[in-house]
Amino acid sequence: MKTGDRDQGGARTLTPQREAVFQVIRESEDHLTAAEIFESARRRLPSISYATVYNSLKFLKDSGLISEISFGNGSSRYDRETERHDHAICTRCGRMVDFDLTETGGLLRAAVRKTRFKPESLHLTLRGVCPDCRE
Amino acid sequence: MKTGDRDQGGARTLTPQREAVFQVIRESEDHLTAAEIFESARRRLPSISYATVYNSLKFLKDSGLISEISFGNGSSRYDRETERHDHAICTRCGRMVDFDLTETGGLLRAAVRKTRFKPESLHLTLRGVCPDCRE
DNA sequence: TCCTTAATTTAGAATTATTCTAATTCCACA
DNA sequence: TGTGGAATTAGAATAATTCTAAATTAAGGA
Repeated sequence: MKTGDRDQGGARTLTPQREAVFQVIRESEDHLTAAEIFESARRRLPSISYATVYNSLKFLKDSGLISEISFGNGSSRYDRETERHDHAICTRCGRMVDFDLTETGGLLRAAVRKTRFKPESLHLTLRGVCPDCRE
Repeated sequence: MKTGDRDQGGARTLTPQREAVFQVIRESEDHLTAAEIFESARRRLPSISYATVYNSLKFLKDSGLISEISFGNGSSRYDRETERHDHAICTRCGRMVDFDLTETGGLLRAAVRKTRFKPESLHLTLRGVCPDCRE
């Protein structure tokens, strides 16, 4: 690239592989694991490799198009929702549901007061039993 | 075991190995990983194996003597604090600090209202830069 | 005391999730 | 046309954790 920072053909391109990964995440209600994404992406693009899925996930995350969430139990999951939000996790079936607690300003201030951290994000996790699992 | 449920010699014993693991966690300010715990426990009990550390951690967790915390980035950590509390994670150095937001009753109710989950726990995570890392 | 039994520990193999490596392909542009 | 950087690929490597099978331990009963 000579002078400007137009970036076609060079870095930052949304290649077919990256787009396939993006579509998979975008079209799913759930929070998929890398393995699930690989499976679905492969249906669109049979030659896609595992490494490319991971590369694409990193690319999409850095571009702010998706977000990554992970709690201890196992593997990271990927979320089409990139705005601040919270998660509820069912301790029976493992399902993860998005929700949003809007009145978090005061919470954040309280957390900062106690920790003296320069805040970047605040995130709530509710663990419990989802409506489906209590029959 | 004939009739009663006295359980010496059978299940649930605090063996020397389990006790060593417990002491390591109890005496640390930080939230240690399994690898760190293995290293320290080995100093007390040179013959202890990795699997026993994991078994002991599970035993101690089930007994409510320690708690496990884990966020995406890498391995689980173990905490001597078992009461409800929250965590702040430094995005520069990775340090994890405990704090406690006391006014969580209303929060929990709001989260339950939105998700319809039968709640078991609510946990906050603050990400940001710790006091040490901003010089 | 000796035997039986169940719990526990051990070492190492297996598994799972993720990252790394090196070779290959792709494509804009000189 | 050919050069170079970016991206993709397959498979190896790594890291964390779990599993397996054999050995050890300790209590309680014959």
